[in-house]
Amino acid sequence: MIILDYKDRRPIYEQVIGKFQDLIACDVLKEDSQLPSVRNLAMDLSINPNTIQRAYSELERRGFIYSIKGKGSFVVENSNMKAAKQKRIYDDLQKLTKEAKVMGVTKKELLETIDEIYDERGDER
Amino acid sequence: MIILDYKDRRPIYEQVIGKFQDLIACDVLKEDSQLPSVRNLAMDLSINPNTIQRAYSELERRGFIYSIKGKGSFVVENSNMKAAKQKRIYDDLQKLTKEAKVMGVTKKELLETIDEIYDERGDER
Amino acid sequence: MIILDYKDRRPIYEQVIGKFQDLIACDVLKEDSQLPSVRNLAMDLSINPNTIQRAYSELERRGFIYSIKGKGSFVVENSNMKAAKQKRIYDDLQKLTKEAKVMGVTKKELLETIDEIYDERGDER
Amino acid sequence: MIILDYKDRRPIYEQVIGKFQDLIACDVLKEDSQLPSVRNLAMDLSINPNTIQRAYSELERRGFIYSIKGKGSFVVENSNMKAAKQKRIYDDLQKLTKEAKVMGVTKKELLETIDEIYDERGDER
DNA sequence: GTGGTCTAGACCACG
DNA sequence: GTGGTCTAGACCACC
Repeated sequence: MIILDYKDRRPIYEQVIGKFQDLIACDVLKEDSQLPSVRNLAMDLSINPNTIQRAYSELERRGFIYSIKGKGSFVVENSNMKAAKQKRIYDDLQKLTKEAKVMGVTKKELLETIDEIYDERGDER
Repeated sequence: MIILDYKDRRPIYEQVIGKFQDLIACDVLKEDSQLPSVRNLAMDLSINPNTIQRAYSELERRGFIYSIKGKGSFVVENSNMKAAKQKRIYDDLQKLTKEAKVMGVTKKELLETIDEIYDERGDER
Repeated sequence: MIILDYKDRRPIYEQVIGKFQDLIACDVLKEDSQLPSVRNLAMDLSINPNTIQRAYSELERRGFIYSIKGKGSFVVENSNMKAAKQKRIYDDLQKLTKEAKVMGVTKKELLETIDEIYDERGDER
Repeated sequence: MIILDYKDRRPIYEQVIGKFQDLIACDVLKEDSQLPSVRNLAMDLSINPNTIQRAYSELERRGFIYSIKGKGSFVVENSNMKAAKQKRIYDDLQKLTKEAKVMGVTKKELLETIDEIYDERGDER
């Protein structure tokens, strides 16, 4: 599913990230479908699990996949599993807000950004 | 300069990130001043260099520091920092809000989360 | 005389090499004129002397400058530039041929490789 | 395992290269056996790791050893050694010939240089 | 079994 | 000497 190019000057984990982003973008990996486990993929590619882990972490940070400890990693979907995703959103927002506060971003500015998104096309939920 | 709390449930690298964010925010670490090298700090704290490396990478991603290979890691200039950091926060929040909207999280729920943080200890900025 | 761009993704020593090649090509640095000393230029640019040294070594290897121990580095005369580069090629080839001989590579095999290059597109010089 | 001679006029890294070439040639270092790590050997010899690094790089370039990031450096198998070295010679010669052609060196001149070496002491292989 | 964190230590690019 | 990437193998929390 994934082919590494050792002549490529990019680090391996970046190559892995790129490949998965493409596979997800091209809908080869459908939403909610499970990615190979960290250890399995590492074995298949004959590389270290840590390298895959790093790639998956970054893919999660970039919002392409989500990981559930003890279960696996999955492509982010638009429809179901609201609870899990909403929890992640809540956690991220909490973290982000703390940073914003420290950085002197006013609450008002945050609210404006949120309004921008929620009020697009006039539909306020 | 930094004290780790092994009873803390947060991973070590997050503690390191937090401490440095505070030191920079409180201006104890002035702009452009050099952070301890990855290896030195790891030795001081008796932890693995990789853990420090991970913390520094995240600090760089969050716009607090910048690293030059072969030279060291440095605090971002205050003048640039605020703008750089606020831009990232804005981008992240925008992305997060879009996801939230798609996921059916109400604007009200987001605002509650933000309020929680900003109203801690009664100081609203 | 030289300005570094830290936002440039190329390593510093490559930037230095490039700048000097340009200065020499544009005749801003006349033939036989002396380049700044390794230490001086390093101080001026606030970078490590090793970096300048590396750049100068490469410029010498490429036949643009020549260095005299204890005296300095100088621009190769335009008229000699060709000769200097050819001398380097001659020296390298001599060294390589000796290795080849030791390794049991036949003269015939070497000639075949050379023929390959020289006979490309049928133009034999 | 290796003893440096500071009275020797050759640079240290060349001495290191020479020693290892001998050890490998004499089969003291068996095929696929691991060389000491760059840092360890540097510590043992009380020299800078970069010097060892340089020696190892050159040994790899010459086809005596191979290095795997994060794992170590290893002696090339005897059966592969000859092929590896000949490949390097071929690659180097190809690169050199291209340069020569561009610089206006005639094929005849190259051949003369090769003849010089191969016809030394009347033994032509 | 899965992901997440951490240690120990390696080579590599750069200064 | 400094940051960056990677390997190997460990322990933990979760399911």
